[in-house]
Amino acid sequence: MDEATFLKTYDKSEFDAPLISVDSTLFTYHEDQLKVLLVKRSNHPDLGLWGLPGGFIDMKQDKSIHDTVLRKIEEKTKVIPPYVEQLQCVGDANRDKRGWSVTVCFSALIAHQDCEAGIADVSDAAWVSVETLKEQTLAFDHQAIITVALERLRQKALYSIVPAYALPEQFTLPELQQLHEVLIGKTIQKKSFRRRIEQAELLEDTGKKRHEGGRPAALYKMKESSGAYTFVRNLEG
Amino acid sequence: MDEATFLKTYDKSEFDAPLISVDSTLFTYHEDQLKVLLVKRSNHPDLGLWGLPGGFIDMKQDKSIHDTVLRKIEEKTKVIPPYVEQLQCVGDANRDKRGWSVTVCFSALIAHQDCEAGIADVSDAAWVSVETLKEQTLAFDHQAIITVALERLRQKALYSIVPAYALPEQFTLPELQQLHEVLIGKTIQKKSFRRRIEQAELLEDTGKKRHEGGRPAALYKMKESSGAYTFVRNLEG
DNA sequence: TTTATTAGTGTCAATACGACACTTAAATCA
DNA sequence: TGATTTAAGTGTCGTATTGACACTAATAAA
Repeated sequence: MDEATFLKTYDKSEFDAPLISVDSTLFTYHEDQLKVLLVKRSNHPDLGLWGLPGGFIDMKQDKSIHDTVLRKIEEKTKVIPPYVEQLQCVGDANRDKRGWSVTVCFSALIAHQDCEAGIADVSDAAWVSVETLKEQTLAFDHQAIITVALERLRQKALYSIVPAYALPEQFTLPELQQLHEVLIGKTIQKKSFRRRIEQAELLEDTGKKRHEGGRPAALYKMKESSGAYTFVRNLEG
Repeated sequence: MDEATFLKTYDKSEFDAPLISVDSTLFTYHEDQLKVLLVKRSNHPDLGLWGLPGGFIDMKQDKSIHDTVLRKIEEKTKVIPPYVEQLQCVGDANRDKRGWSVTVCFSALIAHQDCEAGIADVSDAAWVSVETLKEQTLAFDHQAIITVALERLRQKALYSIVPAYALPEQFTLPELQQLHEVLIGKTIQKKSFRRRIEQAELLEDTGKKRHEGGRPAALYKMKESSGAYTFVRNLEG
């Protein structure tokens, strides 16, 4: 049999396949806290529990998994985050009560102000501080997925400025440093932090200043592809 | 309807789902070359082309995706590699002619001698040098997957000694350095390479020596969890 | 015994971070 | 107006780690 004939007669519904979904850990930084977007499940199983935004691949709408993720995030927030990264894939016989299930997990970052409007009015979506979250019971294995996402983001805070995508487009260096400090869980030397960012030329000075308390802080924005930059040396973990 | 009733009446075969498979890029180091295990496809589509070892999840045999990967690798090599890491998940409507398809990709390392017996006699599996491989046409998007796996391994060569899992259990430091140099694509300062490994206490001296040419080289083996160690500073990329 | 070959070390310069005191620019208040 | 407070941003030295490269060490072969 040649390939064309094979494909014509191939019926994949003959094969029993696992459920396959995507789940996104969407982070933001607001009020000095790292927060994750949770949604309340409106269907069985785990109905009523809070969990990560996600869902099944729609083979008609989605040309790729990436499409699925963006679609699912947009459904909840009305916007597309500036940073989306594939995290890991989890799949086994027991993680979902419906049966063998695989989920492709993503980590994403967005400025709080950029999606505030999208979720403010809905009672089934909420930003939850990662501290609060620890004591909550979440749907499926979403607690474990968030732990992995958080650990990955923590690592990135040590050797990149990827966390900046959780801030508004324009931000100050003290803001970015605070975010990194929250992630790393300890203070960073101001000088070290600024020095490396300056040397790598990762940020662009907008010329604007933010006045708040003492001396005004310069407002910066990310340069193109600064998110991909990695320092050769880590900050102290 | 409560959850128990929901689950009882839930029939997942009602939902059309993508094909889902796993694929592994199994690396080894042999004759001063980095090589990848390829297998010749014995089924449509892409019958006769070389591709990565992998296949569909068997929900009866496999309790998790990890089980699937190990099972598929063992089928081809008769052994389980000492290092297996999940790489990324690729899924879209066009990568497989049979339809919407998702594959979970893994990267694995093994000593050439440890699986030589398993694949020597079969004509449908072969170690191919990554250099040779560049000009080959592989099944599906396997060429692209290998590129990603290789890039990831290159990065690891800069900040870890993970590549050591592509060597026999006992190896010399010059051997490991050569492997890293092949990966990074440039020479490494002998002193720098040795110093950092010694300082981090990643290797155990077996007391044995390997004689070959000049002065005998000390034989080392990995310590428990040395694979998880990351240096705070990268070697020059 | 000399030479070639490969393993392994000593040492200094360069680089980047940590620590911390210092200066600068604004707001507030006397 | 000038002193005080607050937060931003800089100067500088010490320390740790890599790069460079010459040196010593151990073995085989001539």
